[in-house]
Amino acid sequence: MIIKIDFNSEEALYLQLRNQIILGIATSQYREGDSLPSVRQLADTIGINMHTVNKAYTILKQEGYVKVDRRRGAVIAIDLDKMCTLEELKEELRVILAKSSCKNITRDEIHALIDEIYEDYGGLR
Amino acid sequence: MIIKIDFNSEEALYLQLRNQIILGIATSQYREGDSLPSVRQLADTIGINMHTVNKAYTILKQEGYVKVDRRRGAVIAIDLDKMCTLEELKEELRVILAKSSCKNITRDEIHALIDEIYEDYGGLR
DNA sequence: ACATCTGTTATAAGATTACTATAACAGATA
DNA sequence: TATCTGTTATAGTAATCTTATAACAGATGT
Repeated sequence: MIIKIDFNSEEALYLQLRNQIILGIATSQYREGDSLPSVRQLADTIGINMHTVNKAYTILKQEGYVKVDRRRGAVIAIDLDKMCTLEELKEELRVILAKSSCKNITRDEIHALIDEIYEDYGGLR
Repeated sequence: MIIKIDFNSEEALYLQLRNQIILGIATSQYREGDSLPSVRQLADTIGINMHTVNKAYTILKQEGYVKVDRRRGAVIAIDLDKMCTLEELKEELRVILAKSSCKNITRDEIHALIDEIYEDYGGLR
């Protein structure tokens, strides 16, 4: 899978990495049971430090997206219990909707935008 | 307006403050032309440093939510040109939807969640 | 004129975080 | 045995967050 890192972004590298991998899982580019590249290999590919990749993998584990197997490295394994709650998602959405409404974007336009994203990805998993 | 700051949150104080104020604008608790409390006053109320409030006001200005008037302090004034683009909003939504879909939350449930937020607020502005 | 209120700026210091670097360890694989 | 995994330790640099003290210029009300 292609991982795009923006070195000019204000977002921390390990968070960009985490988000890209979550997007990869959601779009079925990574499937349950697939292995992620090893920390050293991915670090080398992207051109960043091993520990930065390890940090991304570690929070992906904490957040319930992967399990780590000593043999196979980080393996995609969704653990619904560890994932963020609906209430946390709602809190994130609240801020986005507030920004949108200040920008005079209507509720209907938001719904349309959501559908657009789903269709961009040809349907998420 | 009541501003809730979570000192245990990992989110920076000035960002919590910014988000709260944007929520305040979206829910019409602040209206175009209203003044925000002065940096010193709000800092005192919340119990944080003046500069932290100033930082929040400064980015609210950069992002097009307030103008700063030497006489009246920070005044709510939406500048659509300065606000984040639709594409940036979409990017933020993408990650949230990816997380949701990993959590087996359906597209319909997301639409319902959006409506729920709109109704919580009795309709945003 | 005077005191008082605004935001703004400068400087500094402490704490935390982000990222890199080097190195070592234990377990699994071939 | 050599090589691959993640993990841990230690260390250093850089950046960010927060606080602190202080001063300045413009506007306000007395």
